[in-house]
Amino acid sequence: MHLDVKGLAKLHDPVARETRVIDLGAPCKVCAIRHAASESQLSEEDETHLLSIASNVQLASGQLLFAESEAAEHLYSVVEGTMRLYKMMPDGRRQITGFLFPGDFLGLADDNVYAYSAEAVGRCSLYRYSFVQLRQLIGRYPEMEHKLCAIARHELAEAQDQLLLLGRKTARERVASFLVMLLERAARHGQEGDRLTMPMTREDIADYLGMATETISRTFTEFRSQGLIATDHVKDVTLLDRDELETIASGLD
Amino acid sequence: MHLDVKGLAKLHDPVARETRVIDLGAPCKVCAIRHAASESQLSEEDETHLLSIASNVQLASGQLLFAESEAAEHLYSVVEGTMRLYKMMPDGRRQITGFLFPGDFLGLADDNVYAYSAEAVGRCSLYRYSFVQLRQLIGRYPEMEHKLCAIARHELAEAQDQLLLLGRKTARERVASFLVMLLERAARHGQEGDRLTMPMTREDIADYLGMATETISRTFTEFRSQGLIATDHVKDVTLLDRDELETIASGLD
DNA sequence: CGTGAAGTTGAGTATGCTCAACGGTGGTGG
DNA sequence: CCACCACCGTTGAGCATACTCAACTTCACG
Repeated sequence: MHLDVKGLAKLHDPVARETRVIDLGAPCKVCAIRHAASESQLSEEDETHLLSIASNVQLASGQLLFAESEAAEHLYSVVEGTMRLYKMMPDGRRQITGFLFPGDFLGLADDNVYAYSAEAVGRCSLYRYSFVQLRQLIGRYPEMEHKLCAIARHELAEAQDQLLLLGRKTARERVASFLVMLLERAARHGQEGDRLTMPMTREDIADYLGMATETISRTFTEFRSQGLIATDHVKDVTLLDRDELETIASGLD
Repeated sequence: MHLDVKGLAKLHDPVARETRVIDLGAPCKVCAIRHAASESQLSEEDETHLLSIASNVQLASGQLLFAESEAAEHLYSVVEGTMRLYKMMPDGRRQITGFLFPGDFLGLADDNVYAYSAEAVGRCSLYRYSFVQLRQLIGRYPEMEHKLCAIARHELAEAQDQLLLLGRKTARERVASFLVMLLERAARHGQEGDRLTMPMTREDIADYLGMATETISRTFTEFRSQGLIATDHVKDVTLLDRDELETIASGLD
C-alpha cells in the first residue's frame, strides 16, 4: 500500500537533537507570560503557577523534541511555531497524529512513556515543565490536575474526530475537514477572516490525512477550479466558500 | 466511497432507550465489588470509594446508553458484556472508536458533552457514577482525579494507535492488529491461551477498522487458509501463529 | 542565477469497495 | 422440539477511488 522508500531514509537520518534550553530570567518571563496566556485555555493564575517551573526550549526546523516510547520526563507547551506529532511504522510509513500551535500542550503520556514523536515544523519555541516539579505543583494546587485532565480529554475528543476522518471520509472530505479545522483554530486564536497559512508541507498534510501527497495536490487543485479556495502562495489559502467546504467536510456533498 | 444506504435506516431506528437502573443494595455490593475490582486498573480502595456512589445499569443487546453530543452527566464502567463507542456521519457511515470490556470506563467528556455514542454489543451490565457526586468524591480524595486523568491518557494512547492503523495500515495489517489487540486484552484480564471470543459482528469490526464487512470476511478466510488462525465458530478464533500475526500487524510481512 | 527540495500533473494500476447471490446460524413461535 | 425466518457471514465479479511511478514545474535559498 505505502512502501515509501524515502521514509526509510528519514528513519535513519534524524536532525541533530541538542535542544537549546534557556532558564527563564525575570525580564523574559514578563513578555513571555502574556503571550502564552493569551493563547492557551488556562486561567492566568494557572499560567503563572506553571511558568514558575518552566524553562524555554528553542527548536530548529525539523528538529526532534522527543521520540515515541521514550521515557516521558517533561510536559511542553508551544509558545511560537508549529509542532507535528507522529507515529512511524518500521518501513517508514508515518501517521501524523496532530499539529500543535501556540497554546497547545504536548507530552501527556500513558505509562510515563511518550505515545508519539514530536518534531518542529518550522522554527519553534516551547515551554518545558518537568513532571517531577509538576507533581509538586499539583500537590500545592490540586485543581491544576483538573486542568491537565481537561487537556487530555480535549486531545481525546480531537483524536476521535480524526478516527472518523481516517476511517470513513473520502479524499475530498478529508481535505475539506482539514481546511475548516485550521480556519476554526485560527479563529479561536484571534485570527479573523477566511485566510490561513499552512506552515506544514504537502507530505505532512498527507501523513496527517492518511493520503498520498499527490492526492493532496490534486484535491487542492480541484477545490481551486471549483472556486472553493484560492491559493496566493502554496501555503497561503483563502477559503472562498466556507459553507460549501463545511458541507463537504461533513459528508453531505 | 461508503454510501451505505442501510446505515440511514439504522439512524432512525434506535433501540428503545429506557435503561434499567438499580440502586445497589448491600448484598449486591459485596459480590459486585470483587468483580469490578478484579478487572479494572484501580486500587481496591479507589474501587470502594467509587462504588459508594455507583448505581447499576442493565442494557439489552443493541441498546443505546448515551448519544454523541448529549450533555454528559454520568461516567460509566463496564461490569459485564461489551460496549461499542461510535461516531456517525449524516449519511449513515459509522466509525467505531472503541470496544469496551469489563473494567473499562466510558463517558469522559470534553466540554461536558459526550464525544461519541455508546451502545451495548450484547447484554451488558455497567456501573453509573454521576459527575456531580464524582466531583464531591474528588474533593475528599483528590488523588482520584489523578486516576481519572490516567484513564483519559490511556484512552488517548489507544486512540493514537488506532490513528496509525486507520491512516496507514493495509487490510491484512488492520485485521492482524485487531486480533492481536483482542488477545492481549484477554490476557490482561486473566484469559490464558490463544483462543478468543469476538462478541461483535463483522459489521462492527468493519466499522472499527475502517473497512467493508466483505473485506473483513475475505481477510479472515485468507488468514485461515494460511494457517494463521482457526475459527471453531464464527466468533471464536484461535490464533495459530501469533508471532506471524504480530509481524503482519506491525507491517513487516 | 543555479541547485535541490517541494509541489503539480499525467498515466496506469492495485487495493479494497459495491452490488449481488448464496449459505449458515440462531432465535422465536407454533 | 422442530421449523421457519431474518439476520449475519461468505464468496464472486466488476469497478472506483486513490496509490504508484514518472516527468515536469515552481519555489526557496544560497
